Amino acid sequence: MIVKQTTISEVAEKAGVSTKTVSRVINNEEGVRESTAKKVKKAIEVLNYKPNVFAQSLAGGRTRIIGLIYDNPNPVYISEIMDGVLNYCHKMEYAVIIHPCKFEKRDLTTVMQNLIEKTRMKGMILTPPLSDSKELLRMVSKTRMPYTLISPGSEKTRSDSIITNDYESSKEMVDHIISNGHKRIALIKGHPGHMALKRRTQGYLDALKNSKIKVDQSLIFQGYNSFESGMNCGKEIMKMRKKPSAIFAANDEMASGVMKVIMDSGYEVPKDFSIAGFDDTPVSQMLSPPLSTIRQPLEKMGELSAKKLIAQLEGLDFFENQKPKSRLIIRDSISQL
Amino acid sequence: MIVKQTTISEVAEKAGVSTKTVSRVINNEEGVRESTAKKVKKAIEVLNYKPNVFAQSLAGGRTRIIGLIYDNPNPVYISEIMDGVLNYCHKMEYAVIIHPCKFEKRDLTTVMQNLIEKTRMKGMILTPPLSDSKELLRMVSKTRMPYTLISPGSEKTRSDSIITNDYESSKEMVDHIISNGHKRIALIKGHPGHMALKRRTQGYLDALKNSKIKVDQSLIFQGYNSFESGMNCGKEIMKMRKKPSAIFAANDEMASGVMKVIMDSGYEVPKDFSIAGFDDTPVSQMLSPPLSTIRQPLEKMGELSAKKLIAQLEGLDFFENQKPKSRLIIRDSISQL
DNA sequence: TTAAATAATGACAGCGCTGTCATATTTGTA
DNA sequence: TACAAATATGACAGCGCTGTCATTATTTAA
Repeated sequence: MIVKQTTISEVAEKAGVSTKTVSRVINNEEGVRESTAKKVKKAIEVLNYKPNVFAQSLAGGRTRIIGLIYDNPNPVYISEIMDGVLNYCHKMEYAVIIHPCKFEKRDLTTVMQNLIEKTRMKGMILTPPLSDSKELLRMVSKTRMPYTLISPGSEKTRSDSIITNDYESSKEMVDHIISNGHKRIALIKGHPGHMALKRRTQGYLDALKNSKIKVDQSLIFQGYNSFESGMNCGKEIMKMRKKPSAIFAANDEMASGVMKVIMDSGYEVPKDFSIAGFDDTPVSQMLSPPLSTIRQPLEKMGELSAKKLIAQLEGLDFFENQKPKSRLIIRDSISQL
Repeated sequence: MIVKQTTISEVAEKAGVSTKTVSRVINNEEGVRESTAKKVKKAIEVLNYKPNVFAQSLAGGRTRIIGLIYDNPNPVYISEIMDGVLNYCHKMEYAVIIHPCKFEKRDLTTVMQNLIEKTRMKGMILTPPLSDSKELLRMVSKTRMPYTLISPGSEKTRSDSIITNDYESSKEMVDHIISNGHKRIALIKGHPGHMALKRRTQGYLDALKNSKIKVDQSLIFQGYNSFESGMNCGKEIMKMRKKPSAIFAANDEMASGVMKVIMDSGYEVPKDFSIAGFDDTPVSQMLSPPLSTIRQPLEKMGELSAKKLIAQLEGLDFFENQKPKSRLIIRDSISQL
């Protein structure tokens, strides 16, 4: 950029006011006469003036920078969240530092601390499973920096968290399976470190309970979120004498895994086994048959997390109590028994 | 952050030198005695001093900020590129402004111009199909801002582009199909606006030519990169009297689409039709059968693009002439005829 | 040993903005 | 109309750093 940028004093001169007044207009401070503001705005417009964020930060101490931190990213998940965050922040003229942690598991808190100090970020959005890292949260709290959590495992700290009704929708999905006549429904649980996925387990459990179906522990399998782990669970299921007629996996990846094993074993979906997943990743509709699953409003959640955070930073109130809703996407992987 | 950050003058005092000398040490300027530098570094260490980037930018005019701009994102593609870019930039202490354009197709250049001016970014990485937008490139050139292009359609401007051998590997893939005895090989072309995918078409064409197989225009279908468009092409293929025995799609999305149609039509893959894709997206291994495809070294490409850009910004030379290589991933979707 | 050349360091202004506080202007009140 | 109160505006320092250029220390050459 060889081009010289217009400065606040040029605007001030053009508008015939002091720089401070221009500053006031830029920052929407009160106490500026309507007519003056108009003059200033005009000058800003004419000169195509853009405040220098570095000078603003230096002088005012306020920096409009927040961090979006994630780990173990499912690219699709992250990119939707990111879209929501970036779009909102862009509108609000906030910069977003995006930081995947996968490179530096070792001493996460130290690295984060450095990141915070270096970038001077003023707030932080944490995605799962980071949103459950006690250690990290403790460190962040210590800096007194505001943060919002996306889908943390516990709902205790409601005020700084964005959650969806994944418990309810899991339950709804299992209800739907049950209403199709299934009684022996297997569950592929998510990674034990991902607290958020535990709610999905709970949804499964409660749906069975409501329908007076006894929970059979031999039908519950521990997955680890990956396609592979889904395959492993699928293989175990194939080995059972008394197999389930339906399988609910805590994410699409794992659902795809068991589905693959089922088909490779010569069975058909949904004829021999019904399957449901969670997340509505692009795979789910590409499979044959396409997978019934649950779609979380990820982009919305990203947006809300940014909104909540920025509201906090600017000392504003943040209402909007309704949680963004997940919804069932029923496709062809569940049969009527 | 209520915590006061240490400033350069505190470091200077502690080290018993002037702030300017500390500044020199921070910026690796020459002309500082070894012993002095050591003292200063020690003080920096002890005080845990982190230079204030805003002050640096304001005073020096240099800002270590680059933009990563993308459009029409395949999340998986972008996230791998991003990993490479972010990781390298983080190491080099550069900040990255990530900007998806999907929200503002309208007047892209105006929006980008504003973005550049507001954020004061000093360089730009453009992913396809943006890397082919003549209009955008013209605007960026006008600002004299350095940029690097990922996978642009034309290889003319080699020096500012990061490309992989996708032409060669497409050819290789088609060769592989041919070597399995296939003669009637269909092609699903990529979106006509994506110049990069044209190289894949060329690879197909040249492979046929090399093997003296006449190009049959009725076997070439126009896809638009999406799963849906793949399905549409698949449907057309299913309607043909004289069907191909193999199908090469310019990306996995479309390959999945035709595969789905094939299977829904009661045929089997690879028994009745062989299929190959491009990109090695996660889907490709989840399908049954898993898809033979081509993997681009996206993360590496991201890294290189950042490296090249930053080298340019710092006035360094950038060698490393070898292009990062794509490679065939042969799975089970191609049969021996 | 001394002067000239070179290398290392420092003083200080100023980058573009905002905070503080003083000053000017307008409004309301008697 | 005069004066206090309220409102609007401005002067100026200083945020933390780097660029410029002057100054001081060290080395080299004679």
